[in-house]
Formats: sequence, C-alpha cells, structure tokens
Amino acid sequence: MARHELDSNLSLAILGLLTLNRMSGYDLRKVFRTTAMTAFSDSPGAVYPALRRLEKDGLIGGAVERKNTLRPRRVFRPTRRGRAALVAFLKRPVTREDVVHRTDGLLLRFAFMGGLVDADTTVSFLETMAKETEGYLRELEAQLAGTDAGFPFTGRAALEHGVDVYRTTARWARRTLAGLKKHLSPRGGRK
Amino acid sequence: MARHELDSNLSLAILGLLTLNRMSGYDLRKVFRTTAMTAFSDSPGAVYPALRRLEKDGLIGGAVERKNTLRPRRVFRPTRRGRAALVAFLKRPVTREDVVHRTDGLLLRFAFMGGLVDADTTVSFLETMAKETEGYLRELEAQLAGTDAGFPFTGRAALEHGVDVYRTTARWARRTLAGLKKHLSPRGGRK
DNA sequence: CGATACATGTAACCGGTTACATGATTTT
DNA sequence: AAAATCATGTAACCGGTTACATGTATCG
Repeated sequence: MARHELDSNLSLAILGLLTLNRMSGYDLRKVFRTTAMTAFSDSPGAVYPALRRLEKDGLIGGAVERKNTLRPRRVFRPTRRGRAALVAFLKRPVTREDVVHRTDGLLLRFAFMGGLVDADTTVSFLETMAKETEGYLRELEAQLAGTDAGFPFTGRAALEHGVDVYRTTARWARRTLAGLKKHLSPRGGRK
Repeated sequence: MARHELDSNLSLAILGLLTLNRMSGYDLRKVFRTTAMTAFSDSPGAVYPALRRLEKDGLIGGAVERKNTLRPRRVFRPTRRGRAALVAFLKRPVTREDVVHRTDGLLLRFAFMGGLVDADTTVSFLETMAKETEGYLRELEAQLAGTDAGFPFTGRAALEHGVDVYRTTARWARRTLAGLKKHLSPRGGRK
C-alpha cells in the first residue's frame, strides 16, 4: 500500500491541473514543457505512469475522445474521490518539515487552493507557512552568525543564498496574505 | 557506465566535504542532520551506498581507524582522481538548464569552489550564473505579465513566488560577485 | 541500568530518467 | 517530401526512502 495516494509532486500537479481542465497525457506534457511548471518532467516515462497510478487509485478517469479516428486520445478528469483526495491533501497542516524540505510541494498546494478550499483555510495556510518560514529563517541566521573563521568565502556565500531565499519566501507569504485579505474583504468579496 | 561519476548532488556533497575533512559515513550523516545541509539525506540507506559508489569509481578511499577496538570506523578521503574529478565538475560551464532545473547543484558547486579552483573561474561562474538567472527571470516575468483573467489568485501568487526567488538568486549572484572582487583585490589578496 | 549516541550495513520498494518504439497529422 | 507536432506507450536502470538488523560505548 502506498503511503498516500498522491505519491509525488508530479501526481499532485496532474490531479490539480485535471481539476482545472480535462486534459490528455500529451496536453499535460505540453503544460510541463511550455509553462512555468518546468519543475515537472514532461517525459512520457513520467507522465503516463503517473496517470495510470492515479487511475488505478480511482482518483481520475479517462475517456477516449475521437474514438473512431486514427488518432484517438484519452482525456482525463478527476473522480469525486479524486477531488476529495485533492482537497484533503491541500488542507493538510503546514509543518516546519514542509517548509524546510518540501517548499515546492507547499507552493504547489497553494497554487491549487483557489476555488477548491475556503478562504479561511487559505489564510491560515499562509499564516502558518509565514510563521514556520520565519522560525527556520532565524535558525539559519543563527547558524550563519555562528560560522566564520576557517569557513571559506564561497561556502559562507552559499549559506547566505539559502538565507536570502527563505527570507524571500517569508516576505512573499506575508505579502500574499495581505493581498489575499484585500482580495476577499472589500465589498462582498469574490469566490 | 554511469553518465558521469558524480551521479547526484549527494555524491557531490560527500566528495566536497571529504575534500575539506576526512570523515566517516557516520560523520557525514551527522553533518547532513545537524547543519544547513539538510537538503541531503542522513539516512544510512543513502549515505553508505553513495560512499561505496564513490569508492568503486576510485574517487575516494577508506581507511579503517581504531582497527583493533570493538567499534572501528572507516574514514574516507578523496583520491587524486577524486580531487581531479571534483575540480573538473566544479569548472563545468553554467548553463540556463542549470539555472532553471539545478539551482541546488549550482549552489553546491559554488560552495566548494573556495580553495579548489582559481578566482577567475569563480568570478566567471558567478557572472554566467547572474546573466542566465536574469535571462530566465525576464522570461518568467513576461509569462506572469501575459497571465491574468481566469487565472485564480493563488495560482498567480505561486508564480510570483517563483519570480521572487529567481530575482533573489540573481541579486545574490551580483552581490556575491562584488563581495568576491573586494575579497580578492585590495592588497595582495588572500588565497 | 536505561537511554542516547556511535557505527555500519542490507533489502524491498518507488518514482523519475533515459532511451526506444510506433504511427498519424499538419505545416512548411 | 521532409519536418514538426500529435499521441501513447514500454523497459532498463538508477538513486533515495523506509525499514530492518546488529552491536558497542557513553552518559545520566
């Protein structure tokens, strides 16, 4: 038994994209090749097996389009279970572990939250993410301060890059939180 | 035949660390568990096989310490070939691909450059890295500008995070470049 | 004397990479 | 007619994860 059904960022990305638009494997590959989602492999050896796993787990279903032509395609969309699994996954609490070791997964989850989870969940997601990122940032800064003599210039600079990136992420979370509140509150708020 | 001998960031990290200090597998695990190098697995199932691969490829050699005690340890250090392979790897040209898909590897290479490669190489590494990062940043910004209606708020925000991070990396490269030049030039310069 | 740290391994499993394979359709 | 794009797959290989296994040494 797989630990959970969304076994990788790729599976999460696919399920999320299929929730937005029904797509074929080829369509997904094109998204991964041509958009900002280049972190994901567009190789058939990654995409098609991932689709089969999701289908086997009952999270997506594929229907053959253009059945009688010579170039049919299987277009996938999430099942009810799939949509539920995605929502449950998006709602998982944000941990320090996520911030330190799974930043990409965290951002991916956030990217798909629009429309799938309520605003409160999104807000508290960002709040926790900001807090945990700031906490880890302080750890890193302390470590950087504790380092000095004997440490080569380039090593120290590489560490500084890490600090810069986490600081950027913390600020992004705070800024997005503010933007989100403005986006929701003013008059009635949009879905 | 493996594509190249440094088959993963973990192998690179290990070879680099062993170039700084002779260490055992357990020592390496401790480094990965307790320092900022938490991106690397401290699990024995990752570290010991990686050490064996590096040894098999003749890049490192292990000597048994405390032979006659009941708790001996194998302490590793790079061979001449290993040191040469590391330097060659560090000197590989920086590509757009590296910037887009292997930022971590790039930073890791930079971290180990101190003392192993000459200042010119380090400087041009940073220059290329800055240029390619800025180039990709412009691509991303164009993509972000081209997106708007229909795109959910959270999706757009996630994209903005990516832009923020690349901008941070570009600035880091420029700042570090300036710092490096100051670090080298003023009077005689240090090794 | 129990818990924690030291110290090194193995094995099943898993997802991604790389490369191979096949064929139709559209564009130039 | 050639090249690019559409469209879907398979298979060998690889490194990392997770869990298991074993035993010593030190600290409280």
